[in-house]
Amino acid sequence: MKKIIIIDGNSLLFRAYFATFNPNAPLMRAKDGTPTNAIFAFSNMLARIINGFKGEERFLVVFDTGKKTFRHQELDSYKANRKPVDKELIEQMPIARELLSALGVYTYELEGFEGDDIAGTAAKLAQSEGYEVTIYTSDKDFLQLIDKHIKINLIKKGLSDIRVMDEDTLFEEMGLRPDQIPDFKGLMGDSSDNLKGIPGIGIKTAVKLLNELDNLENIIEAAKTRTGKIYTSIIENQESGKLCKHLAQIKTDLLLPFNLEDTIYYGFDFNRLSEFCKRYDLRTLMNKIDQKFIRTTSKSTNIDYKEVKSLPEISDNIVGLALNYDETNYYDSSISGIAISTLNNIYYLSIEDAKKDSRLKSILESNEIKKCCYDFKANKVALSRIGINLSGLTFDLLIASYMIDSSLNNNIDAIFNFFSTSLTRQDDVIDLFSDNSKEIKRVCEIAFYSLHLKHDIEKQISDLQLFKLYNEVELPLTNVLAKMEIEGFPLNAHQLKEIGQAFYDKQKELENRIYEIAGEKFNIASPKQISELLIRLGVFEGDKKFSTSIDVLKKVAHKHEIIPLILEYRKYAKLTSTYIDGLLVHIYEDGKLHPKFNQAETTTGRLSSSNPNLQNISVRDEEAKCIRKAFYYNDDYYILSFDYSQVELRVLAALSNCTKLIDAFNNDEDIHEATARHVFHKTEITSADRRKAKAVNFGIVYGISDWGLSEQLEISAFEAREIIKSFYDTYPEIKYFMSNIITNAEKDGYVRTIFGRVRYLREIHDPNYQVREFAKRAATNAPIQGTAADLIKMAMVNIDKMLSENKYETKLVLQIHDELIFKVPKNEISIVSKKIKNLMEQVYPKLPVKLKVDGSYAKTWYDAK
DNA sequence: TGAATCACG
DNA sequence: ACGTACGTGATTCAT
Repeated sequence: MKKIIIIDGNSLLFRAYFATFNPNAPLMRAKDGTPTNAIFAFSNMLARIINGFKGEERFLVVFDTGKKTFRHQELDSYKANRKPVDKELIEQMPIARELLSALGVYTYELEGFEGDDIAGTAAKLAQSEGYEVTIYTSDKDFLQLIDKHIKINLIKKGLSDIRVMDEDTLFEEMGLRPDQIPDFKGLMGDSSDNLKGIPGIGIKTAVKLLNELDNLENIIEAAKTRTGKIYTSIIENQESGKLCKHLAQIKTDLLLPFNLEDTIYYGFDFNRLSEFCKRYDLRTLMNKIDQKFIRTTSKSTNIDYKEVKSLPEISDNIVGLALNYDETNYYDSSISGIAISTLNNIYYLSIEDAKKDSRLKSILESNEIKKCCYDFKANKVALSRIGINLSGLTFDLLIASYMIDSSLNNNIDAIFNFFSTSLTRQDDVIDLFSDNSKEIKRVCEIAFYSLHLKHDIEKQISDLQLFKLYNEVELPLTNVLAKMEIEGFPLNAHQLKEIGQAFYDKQKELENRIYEIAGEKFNIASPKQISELLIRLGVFEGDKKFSTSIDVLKKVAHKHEIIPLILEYRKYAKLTSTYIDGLLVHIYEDGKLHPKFNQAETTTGRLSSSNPNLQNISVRDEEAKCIRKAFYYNDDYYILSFDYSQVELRVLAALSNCTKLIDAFNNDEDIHEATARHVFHKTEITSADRRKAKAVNFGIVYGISDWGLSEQLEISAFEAREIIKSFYDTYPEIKYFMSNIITNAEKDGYVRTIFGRVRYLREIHDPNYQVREFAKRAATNAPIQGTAADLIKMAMVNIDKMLSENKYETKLVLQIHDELIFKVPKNEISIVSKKIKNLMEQVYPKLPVKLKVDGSYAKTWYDAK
């Protein structure tokens, strides 16, 4: 069945405005100050609707013109008591029309009438032509339009909260037919439209009368023969009632100057929407709307590339580069072709031809011919598998976009979109039955635009004062990480299986004991079934689902002997699945893992690791830590591990310029003990005091709450509150820093690390309290975590440089946030250790607090700690 | 595909 | 009165 969607534009804009309006916070605005909150929420809604389109739906948005309508002519006081609309909302009305135009959505408004009348006319017309009609509005008057093939999607406060109303649901809810809605309003009046209706009649009476007598006219007629206060009022106010009914009636007989066929949605113009988003600083819309609705692509329509057997001579000293390969698993994916773009030409070589082309190889390996790409690291790692050492990075689109906004989706299509450039879509590429010309075109586009976007994007990075961090830390780091990924980290499969066997045995034994105690077999890995079991055993009371997470179970562990067994079972299940089986599948023929280090993933600037994640190998639990015994080199090498001691707390001390904390660090004091002394006003510190102080020190970095601390330490919220108060009294600069950073985040919408790295916190103005509070904690944490990440990244770049300049065989192999792991030939261990430690500690001597590095080396990772 | 859980800093 | 510590990735269950 043909479909048409009709949107009541004014009504949704109102909702959008108030859904994102918070009287205690500044309104969301574009850079030039134009308010954009309603547009933001409105566009999200539209994107959701459009993303649901299957074929060529008819799509119409109607508006009021804002001028007087026929209803004003019939009643002077119509809507006269409405309080004036906020000027910030009025300002956004024309922008909403711009948005719809950029989205390619058909809109209509007509002087003298309201949007309702256009919608009503279009809906009835569409139904008569055999359409299924859906109207989005938050105005209940629209309910009168409900019909066999017309339903109303009533938008509630939340905007995403939609109630679908049809004949049945309307009757269930109000006890009325759609056509009785105007009669109902005639009786009730409508204070928002300044219609008084018939005084003395409320919802119940109105419905009762209509159920009995069907319509207003019958009711008036009947009132003449009846007695009672209500009927007297009906007679006295019958003209008012009739007028109200008439005004509430939505017109369905306007003459519309368009056909329904004119409203077919054909998608949006990429350039126009992209420019719109830029102009109003709406960063996320391009990512939210499904790219399949792009009508015309922008810059990538006329890419002219040549498929060649060998590369012609190239005089350029800068090129764009892209590989045809599987981006998600580039370490072992095979490359099917290579695209090289100069300023004026794009060449594509199949991999067979590329491998034979010595000119290509020398270009790729040259440090003088600069490379622009999307994800240089992936390119370098993939090319290393065919014996090419990619060098000469000068521009990386992935890293650049991460610098500009670390919260962006880091997938290639989203990033190209963000920079107003659209690629031939991946979906089109995966088609077994078509030739691979689209695939080749896409790769050529990536090469071409990587080169051509460089100038503009570097300018954006400079404008954000991020060029130094980008160019001197992130770009060189890309090269370092590529080398780490290529090098890998050894894991002895045999050894690991042996360690794992013990875990399997224990897991099995626990499983049996649990079944025995429970008296039945069930899935211990299912939280739902565990929750049900514990209810059955009387541990939990009630019938809802309970969390069975470790903290919850620990608290109730004494209530039943099965609980400790479940916890123990979980430990071994985790070890076997994630750390034995999970790691084994990642071991390559060289006996190594080749984890991916994601450089454009976290919002704070940290790295992450995946396939496998080597940043979360067990260490806290002694038994689980034994897994680390399986990580080792042959007898010629040591594993060397260095970690920054208390970096985040040191960074906090530096950021806040907290003298007491800085002094404690610079005097090499035990920092938790020092905090305990100050906070608890004692000279003799017990281990319990130190433990509490340690939890506070950690908690502060995360944006502590009394509740959180009390949970962590299992103390009362009151005691936690006292401790926090005392902490802030001890270190007043930290308190000042925290409130200051939040104020900045509220003012600017972002926070920065010492080195300028930006983290946006748009949620800091969110109307939802929880979301807002979360943003505040993130705002205080991001500069701390981010600065620590900046520091270790700088150290990594410096260390890599030192190692290669001295031609040491030592290699950096892992980074675990505040820790670096190296493969070190035995003969280099003493000199290299000294140099690395020094480079780490001296990475940024300007910092007012000194950095301390601990570490050790051994044969296995287990012992190097 | 998302929620729950748990490993790390 | 409200819900509640920051940043990740992998596995499993359940929809």
